Amino acid sequence: MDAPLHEWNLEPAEAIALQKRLATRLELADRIDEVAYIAGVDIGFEEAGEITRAAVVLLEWNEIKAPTLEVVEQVIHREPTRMPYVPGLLSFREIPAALGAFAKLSQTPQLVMVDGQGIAHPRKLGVAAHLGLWLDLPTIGVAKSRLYGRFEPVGEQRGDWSALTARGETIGAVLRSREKVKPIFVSPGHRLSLATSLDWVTRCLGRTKLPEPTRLADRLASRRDEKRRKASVEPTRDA
DNA sequence: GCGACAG
DNA sequence: ATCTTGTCGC
Repeated sequence: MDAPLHEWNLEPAEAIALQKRLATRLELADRIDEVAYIAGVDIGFEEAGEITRAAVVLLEWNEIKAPTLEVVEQVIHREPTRMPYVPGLLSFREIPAALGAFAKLSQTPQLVMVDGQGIAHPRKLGVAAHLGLWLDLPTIGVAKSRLYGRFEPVGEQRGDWSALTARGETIGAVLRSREKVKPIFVSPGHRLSLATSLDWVTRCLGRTKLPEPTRLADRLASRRDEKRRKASVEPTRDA
């Protein structure tokens, strides 16, 4: 599951060339198995950015008796940070750690939701698309802000969305996942169409802005989570 | 040449 | 992303 170093420690120009090559291998038509497990992935940083912390949350999908999502596994993987953040090259900074976390998972999900862009990227290879190719699994990019593409204002109702376009084609959707809250950016990563991607994100939506897989992974990857779990076991003076 | 710019 | 407390609003 480990990736050869030469695949990640690249100079910007080389990374860009690789992205263009990999993008041609993306599948944007649905090729997905029956979904039993959905994974959420996100990356956080510790020690002033010296350590990269990848988090993966595995949820069980239940179509029957009211769509339910239950957390069945959570894994965290830490390793030294290898690249700085460069807009457009995010995957080279985050994927190595994400793969380390996936290696610790005891079950393989049929669908993966990633915090970041899918094909809504200058070279169609956002972190979700890149990870999808590496895992050979269907992936969806769920970003909190825009990286690439143009769009018209989104409706105010939950579920409303507008196309994210670039170079004359639709590369994603700006979705109002919750009323009165800034919309999220959904784009296919690998092995999925935009329609199916939107479908799954919508189905995984709770009462919050982010879909459950990404929301939980986001929480687990953040340092806020340390304080969170610590507070639950630390003695409280008013207890 | 001047901005924009996931996390 | 991360540094950080209280606070305004549904």
